[in-house]
Formats: sequence, structure tokens, C-alpha cells
Amino acid sequence: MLTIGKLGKAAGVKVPTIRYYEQIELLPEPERSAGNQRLYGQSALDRLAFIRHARELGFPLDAIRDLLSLSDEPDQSCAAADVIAKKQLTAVKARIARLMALKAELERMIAQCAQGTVADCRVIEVLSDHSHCAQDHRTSGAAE
Amino acid sequence: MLTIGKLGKAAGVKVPTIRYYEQIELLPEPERSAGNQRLYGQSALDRLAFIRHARELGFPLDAIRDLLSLSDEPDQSCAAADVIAKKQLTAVKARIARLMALKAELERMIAQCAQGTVADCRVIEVLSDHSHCAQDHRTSGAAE
DNA sequence: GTAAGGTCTCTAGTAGCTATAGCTTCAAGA
DNA sequence: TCTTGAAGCTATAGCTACTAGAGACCTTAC
Repeated sequence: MLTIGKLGKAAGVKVPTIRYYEQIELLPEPERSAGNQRLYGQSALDRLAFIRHARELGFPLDAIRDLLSLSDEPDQSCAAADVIAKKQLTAVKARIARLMALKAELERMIAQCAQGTVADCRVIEVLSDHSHCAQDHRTSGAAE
Repeated sequence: MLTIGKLGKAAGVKVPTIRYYEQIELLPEPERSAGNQRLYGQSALDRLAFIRHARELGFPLDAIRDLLSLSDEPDQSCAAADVIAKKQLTAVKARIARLMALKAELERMIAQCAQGTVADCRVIEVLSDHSHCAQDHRTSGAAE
């Protein structure tokens, strides 16, 4: 059994964040010790690590709730799971596409910023110029 | 001269966000029309487009402030901007890698759903496993 | 000249945490 | 066994980066 601090370290999540997740019911209420301290098992660690990674990937907590429900209710109808999975897959694909474009842009920036002075460094120039964009982000929905 | 709405459209930034950036002094106070409406020129558009792109790349506003100040002092070394860009590139690459893993798992689930079973959902497994991480995010600073 | 729609300021709300205060519990050493 | 210092508890407030109203004013097209 892990205390909240150990759990946080194991999952890479800060203690107050864990309590916050419990408050918004993303994590179930854990057991308590005789002295009222939270005690967690392996499943809580898995769940928290999942949340952490999904957050890093930019998923809002609502989407994470959806994803968690896929494993929380393994017997739910395939149709429901399918809808959630497809919706998230669409989001994931869009996110990958946009990140690829951003990666290319960053690499170009770094290549152009070859150890000179800002006078020849085009970092800012590149980042202010829409024409360098691989895709038109002005029409894309709010992704972050 | 552009009104705030035109500027927002041109840069892909919402009107209240522009006013917010002015309030926190990321954008200088613009000229005003006789009727007190904001009027912007090309330099404001460049600056705003830069901010927009940098935000998309995951730079926090403080880092953007730094980058903008670098461009105001063009004799400084480019190294600082380069370091920030490289750090962001690393983060972007790691995100792409993990999104690819999630995408594969979602696709697997959807394929299985088509066959009528959802019993062994491994979405959490895929994203809860630290070993899939490209880098040890547990020590990295806040990425977002 | 009037109607629609853009813009103004101001305040308040949002997501997702993060920090602080003031207290209690736990574990390890003397 | 006592103590002491870290870790935990609740509750509340604050943070970043916006976003959404309300209610009034400006601009433009017919």
C-alpha cells in the first residue's frame, strides 16, 4: 500500500494534484489508514500514470474521463465504446498531424539559428510568418 | 490600419485574447481611432503572429516575452533562443511518440469492437506504462 | 438615418492545477 | 518510551491563459 506521497512519486504527479483528481472524481476515494491517511494500491497507480500521460499529450480531463470509462465499464455495449474510441482517435490523429507540422517548424528554426547573432537568426521571423505553416491553423479547432 | 477584429482574423487570435495580451504588456498599446477603437499596423500583426505560433509550440508566455526581448536587442547571442527551441523540439518529439502508441491502441480497440468484443481494453495499459516514455518526464519541468 | 454588427470597458468565470495556513499522524532515532 | 521532523490532513486562496457576459458606444452599408 502506498501513501499519497509515494504514489505521487511513482506516477510523477504532485500530491495536491492527486487530491484534486479525487475531488473531481477522476480517481476513486481510496482506503484510509487508522489515522485517516489515504492508502493506494497498484490500480490507483496505473490509473494515475494513465492520467498523467494523457494530460501530457494534451487531452483535457473530460476526454480522459471518457477514455477511462472504456476500461471502467468493459461490459458496456461495443457501440458506446466504439463511439468514444473513434472520437478520441480523431482527436489523436489531428494532434499528431499538428505536432508533426510544429516539429518541422521547430527543426527549421533551429537549423536557421546556426550559432550567429540574433541579427542573422531567423527564429522570430520564422515564427511570425504564417506562410511557413504546414497547415492552416487558423481554421483548426481549439486543440489545447 | 487594422481594427482589432481584422487583426485577430489575420493572426488567428481571438479578439479578447488580443486585449488580454495588451493588458499583460505582451503587445504595446496601439493607436486609437477618433472613436477610441484600437488600430494596428503591420508590426503588431507580425508580433501577434509570432506569439500565436510560439503558443502553439508550447512556449509559456514568459518564454515568449524573453524571445521578444531577444529580438529587440539584435546584437545578443542567438544561443538562448536556440536552447528554448531545442527544448521544445524534444518535448514535441516525445509527445508524437506517445500519441502514436495511443493511436495504435485505439485503432486496435476499434477493430476489435467491429468483431463484437471490448473485454480486453488496454488503453490504460498503453498510457500508464512509463517504459513507453521517450524521456523521463518525471524530472522534466512543466511542459505546458 | 437607421439597423446590424463590431468595439469599448469592466467584471466574473473557466480549467487545471499550486501554494499556504494550521493542524494531525507517522516513523525513526535517543 | 519519548521526541522530533517529515509527511499527511482540510480548507481556502491564488495562479496562468484565456473566455464569456453585460451594457454602452462606434462604424459602415444600405
